[in-house]
Amino acid sequence: MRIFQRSTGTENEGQDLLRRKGFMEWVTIDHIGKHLGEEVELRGWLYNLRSSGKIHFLIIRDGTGFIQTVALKNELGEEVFALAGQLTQESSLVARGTVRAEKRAPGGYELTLTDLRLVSLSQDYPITLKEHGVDFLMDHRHLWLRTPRQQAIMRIRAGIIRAAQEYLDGQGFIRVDSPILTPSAAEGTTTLFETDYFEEKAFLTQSGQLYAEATAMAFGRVYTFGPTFRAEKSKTRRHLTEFWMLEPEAAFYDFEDNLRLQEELVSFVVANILGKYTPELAVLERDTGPLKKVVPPFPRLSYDEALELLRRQGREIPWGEDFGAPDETMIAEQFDRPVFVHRYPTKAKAFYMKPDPDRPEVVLSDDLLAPEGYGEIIGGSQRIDDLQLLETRLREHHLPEEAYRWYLDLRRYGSVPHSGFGIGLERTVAWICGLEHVRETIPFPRMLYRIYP
RNA sequence: UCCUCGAUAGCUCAAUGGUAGAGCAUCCGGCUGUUAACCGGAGGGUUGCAGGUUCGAGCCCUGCUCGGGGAGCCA
Repeated sequence: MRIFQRSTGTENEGQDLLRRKGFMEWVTIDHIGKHLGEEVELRGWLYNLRSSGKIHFLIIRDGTGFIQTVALKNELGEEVFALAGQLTQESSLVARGTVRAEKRAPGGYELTLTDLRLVSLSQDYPITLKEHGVDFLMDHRHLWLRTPRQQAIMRIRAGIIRAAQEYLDGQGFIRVDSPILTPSAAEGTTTLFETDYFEEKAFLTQSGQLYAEATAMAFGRVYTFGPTFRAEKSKTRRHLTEFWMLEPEAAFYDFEDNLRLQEELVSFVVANILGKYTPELAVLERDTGPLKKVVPPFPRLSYDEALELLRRQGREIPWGEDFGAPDETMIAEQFDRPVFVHRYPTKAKAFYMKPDPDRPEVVLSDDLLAPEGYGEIIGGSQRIDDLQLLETRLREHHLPEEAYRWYLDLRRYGSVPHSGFGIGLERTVAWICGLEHVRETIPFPRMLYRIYP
């Protein structure tokens, strides 16, 4: 039998080649500190211009940061100095200048301009430095992304994705993605976006989980990461119709293993962001105090205990009913870190969740509720590994067995106990960044009645 | 789908049922250390749409359209 063997390649060969050939001869603002006293070239856009007549201050951004530059007539000459004074917001430009440390400049560094070239003049840029309303900003999302606040959020979003993958990869997980076009509903409960697939019906996935279960049986520990779609008419600060979900799935992980993986993943990500994104968190004016408390173990509350907690707060919920958003907020408020609510009533949950062997009326499921009112960021469970029980559940949920034939195969050919969960990226970003609304956590949000730009 | 709030200049907002204004942006002028710079001047309006009440409607009433955030559902 032949099995494959991995070999390690050389890193960054391509990048070194590019540098040797003389590419990247300009400098990016994030590395400006390495060039103190040198004359460098920047390529970017004008963020703002302030002038006192004989001296102009040009704030330039290049995507990696913002820096103040100074235009003086005796350095630039009459013509270029005049050009500097006529630049408009978001005009693209190439600037040369000498890097100085400067306490009076935002950012600590400043460039004394020695040359300036206009690439393209921007006219009547709509987003000013003053306040704007939500509707206006959403209609100009393609430009809104240029502002410091949105850049901070997108950087942290990228950091969260990277940290999460770094953690999972370190635990022996491999990214194996699930399809986005699917033939049937994963859970058959929520509304799906329907599309025409060569005269057949197809749906945009609402979860990659079922496929992740298949790949977990192939690779052991996997995660799928991609967009998911819900055609729900939800209009709240926590909902998007298109959002990204990271879904780890692991063979031989039981319920306890699953909870541990969740709290360690979340803690790793938060610590990573706190360590690497201090400037971005500062731009967002995020109070990092609550984030510093996010370390394992997270408090765990059974559904029954949560029900009792709510009852003491004056909320009477009959056993078997799921919690609403205000209930979750009430529960999360009692703790200073994310809290697990586990073992929900079987009837309220998805068909594939494994019943607790000691109490079949509840399933081995969990929700992770983020603190500070951010609500549910994770839903997970141990999955049913018994073929007969899974078949029964499909029937109880009126799901077509034919569509799930491949899924049942996973229990037919070497079934093992396995668990997994889905973590909603945008809600996680909103929580870590301390945002009011998930619409700012994704470059181009898709929401109820909003698909432009 | 339901509940609730809103729509006035390019933007953010004012305007007791009685001549629609301000700040920013734009254009012109001034200023060598500005920090959403500042100072002076100019242009800029079918008050979301349709009807109604009234001597008179941005304002009151009805319907519609669009949007905000909340419920349900979920990450």
